Amino acid sequence: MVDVTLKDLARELKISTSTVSRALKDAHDISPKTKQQVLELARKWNYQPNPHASSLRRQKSKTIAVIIPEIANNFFSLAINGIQSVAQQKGYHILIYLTHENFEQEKSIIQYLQSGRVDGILMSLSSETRDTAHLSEFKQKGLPIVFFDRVCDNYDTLKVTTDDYFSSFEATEHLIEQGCQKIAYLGLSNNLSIGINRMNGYLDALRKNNLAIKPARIIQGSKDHQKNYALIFELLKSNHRPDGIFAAVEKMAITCYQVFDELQLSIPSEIKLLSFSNLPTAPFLHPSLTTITQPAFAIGKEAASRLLSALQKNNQPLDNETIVLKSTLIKRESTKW
Amino acid sequence: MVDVTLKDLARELKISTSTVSRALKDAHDISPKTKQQVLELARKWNYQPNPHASSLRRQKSKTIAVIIPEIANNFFSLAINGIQSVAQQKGYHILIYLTHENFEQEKSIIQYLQSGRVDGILMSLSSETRDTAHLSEFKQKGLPIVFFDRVCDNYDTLKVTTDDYFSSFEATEHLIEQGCQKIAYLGLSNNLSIGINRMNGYLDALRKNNLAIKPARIIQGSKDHQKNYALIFELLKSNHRPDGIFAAVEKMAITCYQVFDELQLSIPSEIKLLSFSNLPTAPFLHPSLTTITQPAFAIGKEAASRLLSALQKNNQPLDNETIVLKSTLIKRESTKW
DNA sequence: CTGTTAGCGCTTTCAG
DNA sequence: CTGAAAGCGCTAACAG
Repeated sequence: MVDVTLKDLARELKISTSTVSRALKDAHDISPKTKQQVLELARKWNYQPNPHASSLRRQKSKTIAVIIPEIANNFFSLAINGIQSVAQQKGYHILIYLTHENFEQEKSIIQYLQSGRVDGILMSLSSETRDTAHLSEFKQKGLPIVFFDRVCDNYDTLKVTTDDYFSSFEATEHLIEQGCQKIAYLGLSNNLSIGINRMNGYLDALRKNNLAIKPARIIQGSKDHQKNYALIFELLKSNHRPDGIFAAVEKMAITCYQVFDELQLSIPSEIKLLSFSNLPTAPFLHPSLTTITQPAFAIGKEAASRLLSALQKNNQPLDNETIVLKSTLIKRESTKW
Repeated sequence: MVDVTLKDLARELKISTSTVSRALKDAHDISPKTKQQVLELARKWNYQPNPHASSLRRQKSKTIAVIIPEIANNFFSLAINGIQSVAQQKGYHILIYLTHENFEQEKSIIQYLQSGRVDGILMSLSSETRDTAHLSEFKQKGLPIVFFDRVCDNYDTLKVTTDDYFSSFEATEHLIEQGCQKIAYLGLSNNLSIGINRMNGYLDALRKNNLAIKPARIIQGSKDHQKNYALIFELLKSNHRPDGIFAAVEKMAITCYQVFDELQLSIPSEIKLLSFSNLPTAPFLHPSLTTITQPAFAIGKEAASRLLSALQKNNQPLDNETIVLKSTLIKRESTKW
């Protein structure tokens, strides 16, 4: 059986294709009888409208692009989950693009998307992105875009983030309360506001508690895992060895675990590690590990539902507003196991 | 600036649209001069061909669908990563669909995809899928499909899996070598061959070592987390309490951790847990935890590259063949931390 | 080497 | 309530 088209249905029912088309979308000006006939035959023949034809004609595709730095990361996969839940409900399709934290890739994906393939974009910036000129083209085309998590400050549109500054501050204070005096910071190289906010939360917590800020204890990682590993390794062997570590990025925390493993350090007795993490096991796998968990699913959901609502309201422009969702600090002070 | 079309370019250069079209695809029968002019203007005006128009005309979309049960799962997100790496290289786009382990959703997604939206499908079955009749329609339409991980046995096409039977056997034997005598099995309700294979590996290892097979120690979970939790909880409180657990599914292992946490059990001293898992922390986060890690990225890559090769060879049919990649058993016998 | 032409399958005026 | 007709933007066969 080959593809069934509107024409086929029309021919069979001896009516015009436009009538069939209208009947299928339940237009009010079609007689119930015709409607019923059309629907019946369509079901019988398993008619599936060709989305490309429809997209071409209507100049909208019921498709959105999700651009993220990576996918093998629980935060992003949970976010996609949230995005998908609303997309599915509203009948939208999701195209996935990965930048691998690479600015050039980000640029070319965005360039490509000018083509009209998608109606809107959900995006989390790559950590290498400094210059956001490539985004400005969007504005001209009027392609709506919503940023989530790693947002773009100087672009007027809707953004969905978490309370990065506050949770980092709280996290660092928690380590201090646990008796840590020499707290290291692990981040990802930071042009992005998200990194700046987290770092500031950390710094301010140290300041407030009159603890010295040692640049040697501040590590800005990159996408180069080997390098990150080496940096952390060095830190732990140096005389700036921390008694607590605040990892502002899950990836860095994982690398950190690996170093601990290599050095056969015991956690948490020797060094307390507190990290942003959305690993399902994070809160309990390693006992006494305190974690900041972001509401990843909710972020995805919020971002998607804002975007799709705007699309459905005839491309209503998005407010230049930042929606801040709260992370939770899951405290584990004692070793249960 | 509004969308630039072929027509715009043609008008500006005073040539026909077909010439422009051919120049852009570097056809051999266009004069270098024209080509160059066209290319230049296209770049200058940032021309992006409309993919819907092209898909409609060519009846192929350079897009594939990836249908998976869930995405917040390291195996699948790593697999997508692999898929994306080859898709990107070959200029294909990826649509993501989630079934949430729900047979009905799986069916309707598949039904929808008959529409010609995609050129091919990569799929991992939902755990609820028993009846595979809904897949048979694909055959008729000739939409190529490659299964990965959770494959469909009675469908003639290419499948990419891991050595589930063998690695489960090996894993169970490893627990036995560690002194476990009463080993429980945690799986997901199993209609799928993948579950059967893993279970058989477990059973055969017990048989080979003359250990009793207790149905009470075999738990088949479902997508209902609460229920799974309760089942595991019951088992640990019952007089069938195991001294070792083989979790054939990461999700069940995670639930298991939660129960341990609730019961304040110490691992591994009280109960040894060995699990299929692709969590980045799995091999070392919980010391002495032995893990089976699947080559998720490679599976995605293999599946995608087979599918895309077939597509590019003018929809060459896929062999009815199963490609088996090896999992690795990461043994951790001693507690380092 | 280039232009003309005829659609791909659908939506949407506009007439009736 | 229904049909005719135009066209979304691109491609490909054919003619020159």
